[in-house]
Amino acid sequence: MSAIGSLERSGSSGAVAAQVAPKRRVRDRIFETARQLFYRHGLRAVGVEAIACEAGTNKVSFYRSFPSKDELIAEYLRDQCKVYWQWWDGCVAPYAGDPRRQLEALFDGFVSLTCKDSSRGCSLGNAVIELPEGSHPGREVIEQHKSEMRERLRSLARQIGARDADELGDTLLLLMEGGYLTRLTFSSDGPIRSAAKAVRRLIDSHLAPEPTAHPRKKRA
Amino acid sequence: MSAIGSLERSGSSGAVAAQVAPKRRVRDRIFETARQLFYRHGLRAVGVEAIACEAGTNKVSFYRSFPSKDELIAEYLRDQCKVYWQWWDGCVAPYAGDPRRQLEALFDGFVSLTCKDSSRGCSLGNAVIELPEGSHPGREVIEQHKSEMRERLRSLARQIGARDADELGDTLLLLMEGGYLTRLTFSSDGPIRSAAKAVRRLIDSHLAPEPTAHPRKKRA
DNA sequence: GCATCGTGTTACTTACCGGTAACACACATC
DNA sequence: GATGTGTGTTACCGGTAAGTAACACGATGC
Repeated sequence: MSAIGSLERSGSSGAVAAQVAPKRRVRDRIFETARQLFYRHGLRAVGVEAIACEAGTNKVSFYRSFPSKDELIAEYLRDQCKVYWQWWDGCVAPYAGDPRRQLEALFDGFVSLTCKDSSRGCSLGNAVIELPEGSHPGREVIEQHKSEMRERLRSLARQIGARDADELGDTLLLLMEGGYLTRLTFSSDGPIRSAAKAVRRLIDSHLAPEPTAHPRKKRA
Repeated sequence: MSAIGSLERSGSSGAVAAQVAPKRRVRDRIFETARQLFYRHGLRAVGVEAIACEAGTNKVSFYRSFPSKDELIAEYLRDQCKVYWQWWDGCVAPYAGDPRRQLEALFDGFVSLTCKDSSRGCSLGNAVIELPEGSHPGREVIEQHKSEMRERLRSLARQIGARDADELGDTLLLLMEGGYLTRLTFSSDGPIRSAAKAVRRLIDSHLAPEPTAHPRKKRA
């Protein structure tokens, strides 16, 4: 591994990015490169030398910008959170006041985003598998993020007036996480395609008049 | 799956396992140790030296039993499949002929197993995140396994008489994978607790007389 | 008695990894 | 022109990884 698709890749010396914008700093190039490589190949599979090299610089400059690889990872994860909530808010904003539409829009967006060829699931979710149990500075970022996802989904379920809002919210979280994970195994025609319909079913079920009562139709 | 809860664990040197059975071979000890370490810490985080040492032997004996670490990983994954289907069949067997009860039992078993302290989710699902894209011999094991999970769930959904069996099966797969993945972030009171109820809801929804029609109750 | 098999031991190679030291150079600003 | 800042370069450290060579030893079986 670490072959790595080579993005623009310059020869060796810097003096490449100067084109138009205010001369992208090394730090920014490194971070941007790290984001791509981490997402595509995983945290442990990508070394700092590979990142620096791919960013058109070297390891020394890397360590002038970041105290350690672990800290870069933590910062990467924090950045991913930010991006994630921007996406979330963008899905939800057009339907303010209609939590059901918000949930549906969220999952529609989720499906179409996660089915894209470039998707490799959820960076935060993937990271938790690669990070050693306790210590790593990235762990708490992940845990905090997933807790917030859970809380937001539960909150939307509450706003909808679901009979058991926490259960509905948690079920939706399961659906979402399952979608992310299966994206790595199945190609774009994976089970995630069913997520959008499932959400609607689940909401209906939680809104229906009686509590999932007797329609137990004993299979013919 | 794979109990993993640290079995006997000996001091350091071999000469331990001889107790009663026909003198457990080095290969078996290595494999057993690898199973535990891989599951607990991940594939990349565990080196062959660590495995050999923990098994009370050394790297040389390791390479006399296994051609390479990658091959060991592939074999580990194959073994995990076997264990998994044994567990699955054990859940389902008591309710032969009643696919709905089978699905419910499966998910009840899934929840209680995955909530155990020793659980670190699905070894196959975790592995897919750690394995480089194409080449690794373990990849096809994982893909084949996940495809079979999907197929079995769809089949059960079909037997139930679900209106859209493929959709139901896929949704259940999402739920399951989501449960495995969230297990790594949340402790035992995570969203997976909702999986058992969600299954029943989804089945009801797929069995209900009309297609999720009008009960659209616009949140009062 | 001899060969083979399974295993242990020590030592090694090659490669990579995260991280650092020391030095050089170009440019921008005062 | 001096100074400082940002950057590149070369070389290195200590650690660990996967994988191998050569040798030793005890048990088993012919």
